[in-house]
Amino acid sequence: MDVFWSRGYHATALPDLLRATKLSRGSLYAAFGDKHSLFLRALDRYIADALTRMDTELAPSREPIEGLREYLAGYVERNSGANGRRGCLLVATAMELAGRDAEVDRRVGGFFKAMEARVAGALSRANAAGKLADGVDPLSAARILVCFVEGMRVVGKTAPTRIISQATVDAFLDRFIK
Amino acid sequence: MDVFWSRGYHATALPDLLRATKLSRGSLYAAFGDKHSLFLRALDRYIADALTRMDTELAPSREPIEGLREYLAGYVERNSGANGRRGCLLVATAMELAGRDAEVDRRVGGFFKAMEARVAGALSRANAAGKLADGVDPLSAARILVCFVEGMRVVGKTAPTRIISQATVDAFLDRFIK
DNA sequence: CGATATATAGACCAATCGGTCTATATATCG
DNA sequence: CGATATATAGACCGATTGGTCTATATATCG
Repeated sequence: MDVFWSRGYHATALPDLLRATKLSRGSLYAAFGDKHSLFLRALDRYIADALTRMDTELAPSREPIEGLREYLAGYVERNSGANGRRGCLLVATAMELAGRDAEVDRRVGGFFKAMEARVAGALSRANAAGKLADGVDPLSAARILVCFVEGMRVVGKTAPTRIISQATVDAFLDRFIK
Repeated sequence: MDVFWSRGYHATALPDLLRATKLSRGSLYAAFGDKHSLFLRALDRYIADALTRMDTELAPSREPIEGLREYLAGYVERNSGANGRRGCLLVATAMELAGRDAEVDRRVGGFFKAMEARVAGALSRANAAGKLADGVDPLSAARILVCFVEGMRVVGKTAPTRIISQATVDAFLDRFIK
């Protein structure tokens, strides 16, 4: 997963994968079939990791605004310094392969939907608790937030400073909560 | 430019470029040097187009909120249907090459800075006219907006429906203006 | 121990990559 | 017209791509 994450699909060559997996050529093909299948596996793991992380951060048992704060703090962390420059496998994959690879389309589209649903859930709970600013619709706010954080991953590729990122997500959240 | 836009840098092969430019191999290399130089040219043109468009949409002579509305409407348009699936050369380039290509780094970083400055200018003028919601800081709002629109370009690769995009940018703007 | 199954290294393959070069055609112009 | 400059098509180059295959080494196990 790491090597696809760092380099992208096309730019990752077989030797890179052999080095990363410490497998021989034959073993790798016996285990995973081909490069494309291996990539889909890596993507699936990346997605699963992201969703389970969200599930704990935005768990219904928690105070929703606090959960959102932590969720956004995670993005700040992943967006700073070397982490930021490394980028996001999902965003990179969306830009590189979406629209040309049906398997990728399904996974990327599904992830964004799942993410939006989780954020919308947290926002709805915040709304029920009267914590949202007046006139905020949880669902459209969730769509906005998804775009915002994925955009951070793009901009963070070239301007990864933690202080500004943190201030930006704080300012963002302030627009939506009481 | 179009072929890099549609396929990305690595995925664009020489034959693609020959077909797109209607040049022979020799002529292309005589005119542009190599693939990398040609790509940088295409990227420069893409950036220049985007900035001049912003300069007219967000011109100081115009009513700033109206300008921002038109600016965001442009993203809705570019994000819908086939346009959306095609994506954004800048975002794709940022994810594919930033951090591995110094020339690209400069251009992408410079573009985001330039974009942020233009949006911040429009927001400042709106603020001076008393049109911004209470507590909105033009600069950090500009940073948020840049992330938001670039994130739209990412999410739009898989979910390009115009109605939702328009509703989302409307809801977004509503959070920042009076 | 010897027999068998498994994993290894790496030779090998056709296809394609970016890039160069030459021989031919096509303009241009005195 | 003939001479010259330019652009063309496409052969060609070494390197690298994803993928296969075989010969060898290493376990496993009766």
